[in-house]
Amino acid sequence: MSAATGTTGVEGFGAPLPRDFYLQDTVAAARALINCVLIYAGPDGLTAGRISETEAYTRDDPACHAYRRRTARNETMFGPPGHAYIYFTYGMHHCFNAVTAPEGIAEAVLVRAVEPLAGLELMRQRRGLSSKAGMPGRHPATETERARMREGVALCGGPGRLCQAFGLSRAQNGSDLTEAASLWIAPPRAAVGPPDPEAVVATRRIGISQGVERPWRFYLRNDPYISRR
DNA sequence: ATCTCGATAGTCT
DNA sequence: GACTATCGAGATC
Repeated sequence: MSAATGTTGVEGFGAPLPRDFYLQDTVAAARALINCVLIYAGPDGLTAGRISETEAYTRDDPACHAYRRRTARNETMFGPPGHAYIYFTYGMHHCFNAVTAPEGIAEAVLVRAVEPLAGLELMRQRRGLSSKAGMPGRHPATETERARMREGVALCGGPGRLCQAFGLSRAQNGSDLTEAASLWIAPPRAAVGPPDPEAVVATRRIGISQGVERPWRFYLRNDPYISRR
């Protein structure tokens, strides 16, 4: 067991979701990934977070990178399901996706935000944010909790932010998410459970100019850990 | 709270 | 040459 080292193994976050999870309908997968846990045990430490915001991209969707044709950039979307599609955009940001649909069919779920669960100090370093050491218990519990939420959003509230906080880049593009080797997605923790379908909000996707009418962005009502209201 | 804009480089027309 | 599944800063209300 290497639980104490924090570099390998399941670490109490659960075994990876099976390959079949990624073979369900991509829009359904985007909903089902809410509350699941993203874990990356990288060379300099482990970070983990509860997936709080997702978007679906399908083959017949003009906003999908693979809508036009297969290229070097979108190649992993055409590969087997359950792998990471990580791309570089805007000259400075990375975005993390989970590939869905059978091999040859290019669909994926973009993870837009997570609630930080582990490795927060590492996330602060990578994001260039200070830890604000002090913060004595003088504040009301509600105020402390609000500060925790604000920091969580600053660390991982947005696709570019979460990739920076987790240390993800094109180096991890194509990683198999169904192996607990280093980058994987586990089911929701027992104390949290899968998302209540009634509580899942569906809105327009962010930052696209085509296919804007498809309500394929998902998050939980009242969840503070999202990229935008 | 909401807006506008600049940074910065890979990808595609 | 244009566009981009973004972010952060600064202006403005």
